[in-house]
Amino acid sequence: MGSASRVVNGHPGVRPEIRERVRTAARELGYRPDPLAQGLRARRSRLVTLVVPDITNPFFAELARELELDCAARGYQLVLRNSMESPATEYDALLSALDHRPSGIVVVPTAGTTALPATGDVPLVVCDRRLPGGAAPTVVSDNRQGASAATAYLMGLGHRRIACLAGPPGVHAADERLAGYLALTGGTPEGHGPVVRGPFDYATGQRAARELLDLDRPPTAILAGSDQQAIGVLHACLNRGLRVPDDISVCGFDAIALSALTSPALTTVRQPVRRIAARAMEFLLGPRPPDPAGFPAPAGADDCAGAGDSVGARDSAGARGSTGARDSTGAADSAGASDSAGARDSTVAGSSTRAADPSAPHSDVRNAPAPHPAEPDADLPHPAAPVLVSLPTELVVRASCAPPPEGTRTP
Amino acid sequence: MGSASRVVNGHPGVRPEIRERVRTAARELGYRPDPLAQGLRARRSRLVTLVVPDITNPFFAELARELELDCAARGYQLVLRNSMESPATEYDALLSALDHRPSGIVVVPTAGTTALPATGDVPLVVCDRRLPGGAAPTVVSDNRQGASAATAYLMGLGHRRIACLAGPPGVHAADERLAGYLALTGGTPEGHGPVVRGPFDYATGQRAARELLDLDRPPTAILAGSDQQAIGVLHACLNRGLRVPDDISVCGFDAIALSALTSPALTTVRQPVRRIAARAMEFLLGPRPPDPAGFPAPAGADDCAGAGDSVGARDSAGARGSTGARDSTGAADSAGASDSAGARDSTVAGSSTRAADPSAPHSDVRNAPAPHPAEPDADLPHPAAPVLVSLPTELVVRASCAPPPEGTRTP
DNA sequence: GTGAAAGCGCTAACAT
DNA sequence: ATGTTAGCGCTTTCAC
Repeated sequence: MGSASRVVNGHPGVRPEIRERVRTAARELGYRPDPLAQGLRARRSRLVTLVVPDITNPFFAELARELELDCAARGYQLVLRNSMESPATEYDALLSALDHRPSGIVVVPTAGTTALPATGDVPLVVCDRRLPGGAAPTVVSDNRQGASAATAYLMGLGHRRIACLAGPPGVHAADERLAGYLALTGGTPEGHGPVVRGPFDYATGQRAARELLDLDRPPTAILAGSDQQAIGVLHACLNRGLRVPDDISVCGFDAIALSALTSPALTTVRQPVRRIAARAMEFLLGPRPPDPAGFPAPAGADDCAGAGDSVGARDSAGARGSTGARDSTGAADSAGASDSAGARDSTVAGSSTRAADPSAPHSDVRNAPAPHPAEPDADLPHPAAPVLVSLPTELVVRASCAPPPEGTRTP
Repeated sequence: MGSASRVVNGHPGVRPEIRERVRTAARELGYRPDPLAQGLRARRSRLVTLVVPDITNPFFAELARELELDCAARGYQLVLRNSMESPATEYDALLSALDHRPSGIVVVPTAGTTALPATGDVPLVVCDRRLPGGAAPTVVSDNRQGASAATAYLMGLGHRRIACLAGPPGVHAADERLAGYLALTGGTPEGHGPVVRGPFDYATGQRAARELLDLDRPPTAILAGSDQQAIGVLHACLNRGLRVPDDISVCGFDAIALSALTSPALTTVRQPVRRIAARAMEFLLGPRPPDPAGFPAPAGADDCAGAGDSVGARDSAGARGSTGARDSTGAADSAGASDSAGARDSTVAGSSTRAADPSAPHSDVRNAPAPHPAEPDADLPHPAAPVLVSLPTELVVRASCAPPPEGTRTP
C-alpha cells in the first residue's frame, strides 16, 4: 500500500514492475484517490483559491477562466471568492480559504487592502493590482508602459489636448496608467490635458465624458482607464452627437471581449490575461506539467488509460524530483518579465530562477520585506524568488482613434 | 471531545453549561475546525461546485457571484468550473468535482449535454438551461413568458414586423424564448417575422442585424435572444445610420449590467438571477440559515460571538431533520413557479412539496442504479420533489423601443 | 525498494 | 447527556 501511494504520487524509486502492477489494479478497480484524505494527510488540498473584488467584472472573469483552465489541466480545482471591494470581506475570505489548506491563493486585492493575513506555508500571489509595500509576490501587466504606448499613439496622431480618465486613486493599476500618461504629456509644451479619476465602470465613463466635453476647450482625445469607462465615454460622446473618431478619439484599456464589438471598435491596450494567469499558476504550483502523478490528475478514469499506457518511461526523470527538472520555465519567463522593461524604472523584478522544490520557494517570499537585500550567490537552489513580475501589454489599434479634427500637426 | 464536536456542529442535546465551556475554549484557543478532516469523516466537504459553459459570459458571472455570496454566508466555498461548452469537459469536471464530495453541485449544462454522471448522494441542480428529459432538478426562469412579454410590449407599440434573433437551437432557454415569441406572433394576420438563430454573443447580434436589415422589408423591431446579441444589433443598426429607437426598436434579454448603459439604454427582460441562485442553493443546502454550527460558519472568530449566542433555540425544529421544516420555502416558491404559468403549458413544475431530508430526494431523481427499486414507505419524506422550478421574469422598459416609424397602428 | 505501522483532525457509534 | 472508541483514506516515517 505504501508503494501504491508512491506510484499514485509519482514518487521515484519504485520498481517498474510494481508500478505497472499498481497502475493496472487501479485502472481495473476504477480507483480514484480521495482528495480529502490526501489533503488531510498531506496537509494540502488540491485547491487553488481566487479572490477577486467582483467576478462580474469582465476582466476578472477572464482571469478566472484562465486560471480555472490551468487548474483543471493540472488536476486542481479553483475556488472562487468575491470580496466585493471590501477589505474585511476579503480578509475573511482569505481566512476561510486558508482553512481548506489550498495549494495556492491568487488574490486581486481591493483598493483598500493594506495587508493580507499570514498564509502560513500556503503560497500566495497578488494579481493585477499591487499591494502597498510589495508585501507579496505579484504579477501584473505593465500598466505604465501600456498607457504610455496609448498616449504616444494618440500624440503621434497629432493630438495635443488629450484627457486622461484614470481609475480610482490608490488602485495601483490606475495610478500606473496615469503615470504612463503623464510621463509623456507632462513634458509637452502644452502640458498634460485634464485628468479625471473614478471607478473603472461604465457609469464613470459617461459621467466623466460629459464633464470633459463641457470644458471650454474640450480634449480631442480621451484616454480611459478601462474599456468599461471607454465604452461609457463612447456612448456619452455619441449621445452628444459627436462622431468617434472623427470629432474625438477614445482609447480604452484591457481589451475585454466587448471592446472589439462596440461601434466604432475600441482602440485599447491589451492585458496579457492568459500570461498573467499562467505566471501566477506557475508561481504557485510550479511549471506547467507538474504531472504530479502517473494519472490522478486527468479526471476521467478513461483518458488516463490512453495516457497511462505508454507512460512508463516518461517519468524516469521523476516529474518532481529535487533536481532542476523545471528550469525550462525559468528561462522562458525571465525573458517575459524583462522585455516589459521598455517602460522606465518602474516594476520589473528580480528575474527568473526559481528553486526546484515547490514547497520551499514561497515560504520566504511572503510577508518578508526582502529576505536578503542582495543575493550574490546564485546557482540553482538560491532562495531569490521574483517578487514582482510585470508583463508587457500590447496596443490594439482599432477604429476609435484618428487624427484630431482641426488637422494634424506634425511636430 | 465528543461534546465538542456536537457543539461545533450545533447538534442538540448538549447541556448549555458544557456548550458554553466549549465555545469559550474554542474562542480562546482560536480554534478553527479543519474542513478536510470534517469532510473525510463526514464524507462531505463544505464545497459547492458550479459548472458553467464560460464564466466570461456576464450572465453566468452574475450567477456565480450570487451563488458565491450565498455560499459564503453559509460558510461554504464555491468551486468554479468552465465546461467551455464541451460536454466531455463538463463531464470530467463533474467527475473530479465529485471526488471532493461537495455538498452540492450547480450546473448550467452545455448545449450538447445529454446526461450527467451519477452523483451518488451529492445533490445536483441544473440552472438556467434544461436537460432533455428533465433528468435532474432544475431551476430556470420562465423564458417563454419573458419573451412573450417582450413581444407583447412590442406589438402593443404597434410593431407588426418583429424579427426574432434567437439563441442556438437545442439550448432550452433559446428555444423557449423563441416559443414565447412565436406564441404571440404566429397567430397574427401578418404571421411572425423573420427568425434568425445563433450563439448568444455580440458578434452574432451584429451579423444577424445586418442580415435582417438587408431584407426587402426589414423588420421594425428586433427581439434578441440575449443582451449581448442585442448590443450587437444595436451597434449594427447604429453603424447603418439607423436611429434606435426612432427607426428601429431593439429588445434584449437578461438585463445584464451593461444593458442599462448602452445608448440608448436597452429595453430587456430581467432574469431573476438572485432568486435563481437562492433557489438553487436552497435546494442543495436547505433553507437559508442552516447555520450548521454555532460558529464555524462565520469566518472571523469575531462575529461568531454575536450570532452564536442566541442561536440555541433556532434548530429546535432541526434545520435538516426528517420533518417538513422547509416547506416554508416550498410554499413561497411554488407560487413563484406557478404565476409564471401565464405562458402556456410550458415549463412549470410539480409544484412545491419537497422531501425534507436533503440526502434522500435527489437519489431517485437521477438515473441511478437505484439502491432500492421502490420505496413504498413514505411518511413525510415522500419522494415527490419538484423537478422543475420556473421563476418569473420581468420586462425592463428602457429607451431602445418605440412605436414603428411609419406611424402606430392601433389594433 | 518495499511492507508495516502510525496517525492527519474529526465525527458517529458506542457505552456509560 | 457525556466520555470513549473506532476509524474515514491516505501519506509517511520506519524498519527491513
